[in-house]
Amino acid sequence: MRTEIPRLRREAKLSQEELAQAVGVTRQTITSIETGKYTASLPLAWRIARHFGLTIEEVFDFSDLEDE
Amino acid sequence: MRTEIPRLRREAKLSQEELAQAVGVTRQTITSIETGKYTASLPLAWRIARHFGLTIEEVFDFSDLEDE
DNA sequence: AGAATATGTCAAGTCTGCTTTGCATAATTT
DNA sequence: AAATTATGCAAAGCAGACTTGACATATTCT
Repeated sequence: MRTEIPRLRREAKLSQEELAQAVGVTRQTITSIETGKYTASLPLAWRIARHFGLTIEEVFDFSDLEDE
Repeated sequence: MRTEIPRLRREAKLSQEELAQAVGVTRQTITSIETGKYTASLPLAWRIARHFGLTIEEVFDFSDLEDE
């Protein structure tokens, strides 16, 4: 799933490590989410969005689920 | 995690079975989420919110994650 | 009351989110 | 150029999301 996390991190000048600590996960978890290896859980998605002062929908791209 | 799903379902006169089919999971999954047995995944949370025309934040209650 | 529909629950299994450790390469700093 | 910091990737393991199947009780319909 595509996300705005890399852009938001760059704009805030945060490393993966710093964001990871801020939201309570490991750096590898952030890497995996950014590279699309897997999708964040709901609580983690919320913590990340909140860390940037945004809603989940503003950070994560759900367009690949649009139909079905 | 608390959710507005039971209320939304009642207002829309939908059974757990009907909502489950609409969002592509089993009835037990809806039951488990409503009774707090576990938390929905991010994609499922989005499909449920979308089914009611709402945002994820309007359907799921994140107040138990407020700090940390 | 009896039948049908709706909800809760339990067990076992699969799959995915996340961790830990560790290594390789890229980018930045000194 | 050398050292430090940042990112990507891989394997093994644990926990949680979700499935299937089956049963029990509750609620609604006739």
